[in-house]
Amino acid sequence: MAEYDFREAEVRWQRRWDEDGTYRVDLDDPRPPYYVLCMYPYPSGPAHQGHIRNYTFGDVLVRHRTMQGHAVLSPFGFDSFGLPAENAAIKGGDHPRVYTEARIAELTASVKRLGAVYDWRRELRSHDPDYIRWNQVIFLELLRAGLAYRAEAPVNWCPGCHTVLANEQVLADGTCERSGDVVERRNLEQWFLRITQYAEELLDALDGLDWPERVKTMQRNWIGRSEGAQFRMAVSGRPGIEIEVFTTRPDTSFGMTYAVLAPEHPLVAVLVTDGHEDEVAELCARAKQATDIERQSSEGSLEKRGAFTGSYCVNPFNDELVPIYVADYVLMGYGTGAIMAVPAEDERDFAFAEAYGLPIVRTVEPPGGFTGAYPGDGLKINSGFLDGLDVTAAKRAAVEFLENLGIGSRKIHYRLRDWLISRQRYWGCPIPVMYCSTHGIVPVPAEDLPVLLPDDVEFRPTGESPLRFHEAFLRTTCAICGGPAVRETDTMDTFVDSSWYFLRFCNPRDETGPVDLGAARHFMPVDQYIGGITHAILHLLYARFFTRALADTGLGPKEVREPFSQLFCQGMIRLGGRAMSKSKGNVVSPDDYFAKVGADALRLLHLFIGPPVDDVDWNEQTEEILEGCSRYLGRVWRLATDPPEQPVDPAQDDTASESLLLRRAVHHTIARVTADIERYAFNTAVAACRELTNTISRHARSGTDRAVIEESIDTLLELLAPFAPHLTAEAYEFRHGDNVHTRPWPVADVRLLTEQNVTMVVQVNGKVRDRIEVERDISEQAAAEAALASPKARAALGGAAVARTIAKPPRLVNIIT
RNA sequence: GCCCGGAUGGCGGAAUGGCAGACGCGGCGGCCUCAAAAGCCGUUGUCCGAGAGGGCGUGCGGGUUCGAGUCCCGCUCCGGGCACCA
Repeated sequence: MAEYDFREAEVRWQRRWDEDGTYRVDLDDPRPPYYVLCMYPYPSGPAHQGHIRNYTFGDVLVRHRTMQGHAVLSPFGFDSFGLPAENAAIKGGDHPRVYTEARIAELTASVKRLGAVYDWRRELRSHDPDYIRWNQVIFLELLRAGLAYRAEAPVNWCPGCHTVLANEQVLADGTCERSGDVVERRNLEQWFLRITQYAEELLDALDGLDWPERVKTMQRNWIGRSEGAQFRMAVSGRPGIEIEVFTTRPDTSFGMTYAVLAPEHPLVAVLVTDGHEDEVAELCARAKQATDIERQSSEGSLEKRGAFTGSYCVNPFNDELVPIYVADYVLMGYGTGAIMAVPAEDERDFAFAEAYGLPIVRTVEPPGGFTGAYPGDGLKINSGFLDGLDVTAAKRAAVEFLENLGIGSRKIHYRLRDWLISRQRYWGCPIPVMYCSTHGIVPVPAEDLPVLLPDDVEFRPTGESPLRFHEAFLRTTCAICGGPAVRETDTMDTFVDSSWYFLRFCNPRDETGPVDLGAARHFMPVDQYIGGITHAILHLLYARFFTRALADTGLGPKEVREPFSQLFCQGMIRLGGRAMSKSKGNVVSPDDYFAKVGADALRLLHLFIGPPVDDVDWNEQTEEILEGCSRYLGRVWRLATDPPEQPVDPAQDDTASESLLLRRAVHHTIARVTADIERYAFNTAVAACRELTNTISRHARSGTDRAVIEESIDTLLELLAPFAPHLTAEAYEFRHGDNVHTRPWPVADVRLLTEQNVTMVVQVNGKVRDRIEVERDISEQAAAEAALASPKARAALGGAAVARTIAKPPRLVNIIT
């Protein structure tokens, strides 16, 4: 047989997989459905190694599950709205659509060269008019359901670019990634989605997900549930005016020595008294203009900035007056924007109290020698009716007290904020509303959808959205009164697009709604979702929210509330110690490797180089390992198509026992590879295949029964098929004229997994001294006797008396002196 | 600061509390060849030893156990996430 020509064979097999329908599935497929999905990519050009790694893992699962008899849904699409395309246009390049579609073509080509199989009939792109239409239908439904709303919010504004930036575009030093200008906070009218309505459910449901613990922890922190009490306090001498505070430590209320309002709190202006205006105004002004970065910097947490309003409120627990301060360490966006300050039990309050000379009253006695805030448990002191209770009991009693007074209650707050989806950008899905001077916000009627982006636009070097200057787009008529109206020029955050595409994939050409309920019921949830850890919070949280919002509005199946049953996050590729990414310009293009060693070798590299969850450092050794993978595939090819000459006259006795040994090795390998794929240990699965290859080669050179060798080679090709799909397909076809990818996945014969004789380790005082062959079902006593009979063990004992033996047959016996 | 991960040969990495280093990369030796490439075979933790063999070895210090890379306690270093959220 000729040498394997991967250049020719890979192209041929890829065309065949595209045409033969093996990886197309439909609703009437009798096989059980299984949904494998890799996070759909932003099309940035030809695939980089991170994509290759992601799609290789996904493809292994698709092919493996297909061989196991599932109807595997494996769709592919593009997250094709986004900033780089628009930035390219601003720099004088092509129109974002032209640019994006060129990048999609490039990425599609590399994905196909990898030999990853998809049901391409289902391809979708978020910039397609069809997807835009359903995106807009969803938005309007969320608006109708009260889950979308418009409100004023502080945003990141870049004065150089004349636009709002996404958080990701603001660098760590608070400057714009593109212009380098210092980003400002501005209050603008923005669209929000009410994700906070689902905070509790999003948090609670995490427990039942088969996701990496790390990701679940990050989501829990992000949602940030905190349980406490909320209550109102009267302001001294100001009847009718109260401040409301939230605390997680109502048990410490007797230690309240002051109260604090956030600078943005509406009562600040009301409560400030003569002589305090200037100081308070200055503080508020400074807080307002400070960037988030400045306000939250670690240095800022040490020097707390505040001012006294001149007013006092009444602590309802002991009727004492406490001064009301304004301080920038209290945030308007959390809780009530006002706190009771207990310096003795809160570090931040402690720092502020020290800086401003405020009293500190402990309500829990800290351990001896302890100075500073003590947030730990202990019995209450200085706390009136709470004295002597522990923290938990005191919390309960304090809430009860507030409830009896009718001024407060138990309350749960979440750190999670509503999702701001407005982007002052062109290349995104238009928000389908208009503004009428008489009717205000008017949704675009369903029959007028989609609202598409006009193509004839001018990209300004300032970065201002071209939609704001496009008269034909801007001017419209009110859907209610027919009077003049202007369209919303903001577009949606691209995370909106990616929050439901996995539902659309179930039937992407459905004309009746965004999600085909029947198809979604059939395929959802995604059984196996694969992507980078970078999306641990945003995308994965938004998708969970959307799935619920669609279920509740009837746009999605109501029983599908979680989108992804199992999540796998693969490690990053690093080059020179940094994440490999196109924006950092440190990429190693897979295209060169496709040409040099072929797709199968590159796939094998990613599978074999280490645990899939771990990061990979791309260096000289990586290339050498790739060479090794390429060599290995050559060995498999030769073994399968041109096996070595055997000795002419093998001894019959040997042949029988050698055959059994080989068959045992084959079935052990089947068991290992199957289990390893299921636990994402692709590196050890490949290692097991390589071990088997070595074993078969050894047998092939000796006199082992030819039929057993051939059978072993077939199984090896089947086990390798998900990893190296082209070469195994070619070899299998050569051998049998059959398609390895439609073969059933091999099943290990348990009778061959349990061996009659095993090697038992003999230890003396925990050190291995001998290895002896024993029967698998040897008794404890017989094992111990065999161990004591070992000459090597006896030598190690050197005549010392045996105190006892620990026998764990048939693996090990430990002799203790 | 808080919360997670991690640390094993020269390197990437294997090891349900039971043979540490599977499988590779690199190195070394050999076969093939006029020669080279490719390919094939062998060897490769470390120290002592001619050898047989033995000592030591999973970041550091303790502990549990007949037995610890694995479990527990206390550190060191590295990586990541969160970071005034009351």
